Amino acid sequence: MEESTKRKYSSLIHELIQGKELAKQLGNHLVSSSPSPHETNELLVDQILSSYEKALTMLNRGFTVGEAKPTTGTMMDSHCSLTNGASPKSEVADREFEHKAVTKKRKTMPRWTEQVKICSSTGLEGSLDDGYSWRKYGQKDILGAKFPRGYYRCTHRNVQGCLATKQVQRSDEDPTTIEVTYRGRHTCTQAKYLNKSFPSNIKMGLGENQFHNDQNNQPLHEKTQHTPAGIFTFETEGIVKTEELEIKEDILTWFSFPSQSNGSENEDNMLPESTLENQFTESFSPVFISPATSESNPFCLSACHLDSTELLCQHIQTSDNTDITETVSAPTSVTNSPILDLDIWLHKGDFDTDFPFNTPDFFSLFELPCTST
DNA sequence: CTGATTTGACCGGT
DNA sequence: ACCGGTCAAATCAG
Repeated sequence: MEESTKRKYSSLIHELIQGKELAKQLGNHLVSSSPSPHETNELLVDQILSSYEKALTMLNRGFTVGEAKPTTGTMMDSHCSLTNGASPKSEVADREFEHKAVTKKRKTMPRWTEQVKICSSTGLEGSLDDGYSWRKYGQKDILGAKFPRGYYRCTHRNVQGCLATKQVQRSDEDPTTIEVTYRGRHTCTQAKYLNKSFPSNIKMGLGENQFHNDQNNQPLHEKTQHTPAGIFTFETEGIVKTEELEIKEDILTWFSFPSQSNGSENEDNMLPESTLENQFTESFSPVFISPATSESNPFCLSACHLDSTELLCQHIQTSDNTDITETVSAPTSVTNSPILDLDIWLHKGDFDTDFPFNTPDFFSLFELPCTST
């Protein structure tokens, strides 16, 4: 008990240090004679915001955030098995162990379902694009279900070890409704976001209690689907969760954390990146950030909480991970106004030129209420 | 040629 | 034994 509190505390410290380091880094970029690309700076900003947000979140919630008991543990386990491979008895044994760890990990992964209504009756569930690229790895007829269930996993699974998966099944009652069950969160970097959904100037909406969606595979409500190779295009009539969201912490995986690489870190902070990340990603309630019109007006974003009831039909299946429920239902200040117009962010200061780090404005961003529009 | 999909086999949990 | 989930060889598509 004492120990875990200590760990959480050091996580908090770590976040703050990280934020500081990142801010420093950004500062260097800004004054540097060799100008770094805008995107880099923006990503840094996002990371900074993310760090502080996490820290605040932890404070606000009395450290409950990083507590995803089973998930954190299993994540670490699996990563140990993957990276350290402690004692290489035999490759087979290793693989077995790894497999078990992964299986265990999957079991404890957060899981939630969404019901997506599609306009086009020709829409094949598999191509439902939620902003991530998925690869189908199986299909199964499910007992009592009219339609087979499709199994998808993150395309970058092999390369980046992203274990996010989803199951897609057409509803029995209403064939135009597709039930998508997500499992696990993306730990990968989806280039798509770099190129498309992360137009410059996009800023994350951070409510005071908002947990951004760390690489959550919250589906994006998209006008056009751009699934692999653009198999086809159709409109989603209404996603349950109408908001398109964005995965802020994808950004976090794009860069290594400076503070992690410097040897002076507290041991508790010397977590592998993914572990550190998962500490949050596994337990955070996702936030949906949505470009209102992803392409035409990338600056008009909105964010909302997954937790709230406003997200029609959206429900979380916690399965065996009760933390999710807890986390999801916890946020208070935002529940009444899940939509956060990120235009606010843009008006708060010109991120491109003069980011107001030392102005009250900057810090007030953390307290941004979710102003419904 | 490379990467995605299909589909029967396999595996683990109940 | 059954069922849901995953694997992997064969096949397809760009």
